[in-house]
Amino acid sequence: MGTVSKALSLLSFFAPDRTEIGLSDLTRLSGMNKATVYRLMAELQESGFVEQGENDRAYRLGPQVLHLAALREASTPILSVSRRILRELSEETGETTHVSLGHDGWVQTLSHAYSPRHATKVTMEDAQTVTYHATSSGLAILAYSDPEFVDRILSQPMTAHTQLTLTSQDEIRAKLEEIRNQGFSSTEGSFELEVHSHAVPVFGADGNALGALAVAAPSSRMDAPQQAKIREALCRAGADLTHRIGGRPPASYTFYEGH
Amino acid sequence: MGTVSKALSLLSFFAPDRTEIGLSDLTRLSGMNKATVYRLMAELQESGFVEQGENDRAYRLGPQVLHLAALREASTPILSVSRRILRELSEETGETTHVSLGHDGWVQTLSHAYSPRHATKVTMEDAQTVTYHATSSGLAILAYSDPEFVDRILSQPMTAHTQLTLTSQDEIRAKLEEIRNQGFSSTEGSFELEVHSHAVPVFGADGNALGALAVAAPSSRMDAPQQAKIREALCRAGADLTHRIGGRPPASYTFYEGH
DNA sequence: TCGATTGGTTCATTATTCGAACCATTGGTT
DNA sequence: AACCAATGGTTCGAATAATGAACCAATCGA
Repeated sequence: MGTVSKALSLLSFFAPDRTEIGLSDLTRLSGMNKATVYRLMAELQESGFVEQGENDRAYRLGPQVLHLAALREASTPILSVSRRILRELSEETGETTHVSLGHDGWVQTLSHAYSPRHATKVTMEDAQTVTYHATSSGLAILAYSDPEFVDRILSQPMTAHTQLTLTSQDEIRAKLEEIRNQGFSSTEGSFELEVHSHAVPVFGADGNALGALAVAAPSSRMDAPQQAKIREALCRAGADLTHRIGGRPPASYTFYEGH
Repeated sequence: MGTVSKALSLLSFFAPDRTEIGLSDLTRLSGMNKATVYRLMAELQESGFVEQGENDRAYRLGPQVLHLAALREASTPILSVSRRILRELSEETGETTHVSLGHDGWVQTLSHAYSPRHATKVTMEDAQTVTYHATSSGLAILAYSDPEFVDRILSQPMTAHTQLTLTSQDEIRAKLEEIRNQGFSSTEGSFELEVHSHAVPVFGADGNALGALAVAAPSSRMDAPQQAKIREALCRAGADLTHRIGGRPPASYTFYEGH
């Protein structure tokens, strides 16, 4: 494994519930020698990717990650554009809405909005990482990704989050075909029991899905009229989001409305 | 120079007006051998920091930078918290407001808000990089930073952006002392002629300034009552922002109001 | 058709990284 | 107060990874 990859892999140990990590903890988590970890972190620190407190010498993510994120937003402003779209979609449907980003091997919840309409709602946190196969968003992304990428994702072991999670390749591929036919994904109890989610892909400039826009609700509220409403609202919002971040759907995707 | 630092330095060539860079351009910009650039970018790509289009093989920043930024926000939510504070401060003062982040060697405009009150306004873009010595925000950060950090910043060559830019160490150190005495910085025409800016530091958990909150306006509108209003509003907003991102000012900083 | 430029590749040589062993400090326990 | 475990940090001979000159195929403009 290259030196750069080793260094960057150290950054992947940071998590929403682990925003500070000491040298010895990183050594344990990574399995690398402590001197190696120290040197790699020193270079990351010099480059602004991590920083240390003065007294508490634990490592934290540094300002450079915000700078690069802002630069990424300059070209694909998914974070800033999705904020309002999530809020409006949440108000319109009365449910939790969120935008996810596809990574190599996992899906990231990027941003979300809650509706105050119901006290019971699906909650989530940004920067959370979830699997492709078990989530509505992940499946929506896969359905409109490169076949090689899909192969790579589906060749990894697929864990069952609930007893309703699809884990066999055949089942998942059939599900992807269903999504391609109807333009959105719908899962119930796949990632979490009693939660019904719908998602549509969000496309980049190259016509591949780079993320997904989703509505998640307790299954008990999801009657047929409400589902139809969510699907229609999602297709409109997905078109809007893709369009405004400078993306465009592939010719085969004809489900967006209003664009 | 370590291999990790070399790889990460390639990322610093991305800019708001250069969100895509080809292999040969990166080779020219960096001065490294093309094979080296290729391999380093391949590792950055494997780690999700950059990606390439399918047809257009130019490199762009990848999804991992958004993920890390979201993780950084989990511990120091300066981006999300500042959004509303910027908007309210902008409405209250009628001028452009912005939050900046201090990096090693430069200052980044992180987020901004415009007021619709006047047609003539100071404009800016996120992810823009500016200097410490020539900006109100930069000077506000320096005034509340480690002496060693200040020494390092002031030992670099200091360019004059306008004929009003302070460039001598003595002048700048005197300015920093003035800021420490009054709790905010005020510059006129230093970075751009006809622009008057005020800024207060934003502190991290360790009592050092990690950023600044600023109001920028055309000098022609800055009469004494308006300046007093801006200063008072900035101190209040700066206290609010520092407090809500989990920071705390050093004992010597007594200018925040409301906290 | 040709030349310039692009993105990408190879392998002998060179430079960097590695990690076992070590150190100083800190904090908890007895 | 003494001891031990754990922390962050350091060293240098050995091992490994990175380097870059030279090359290739494709593309595009003249």
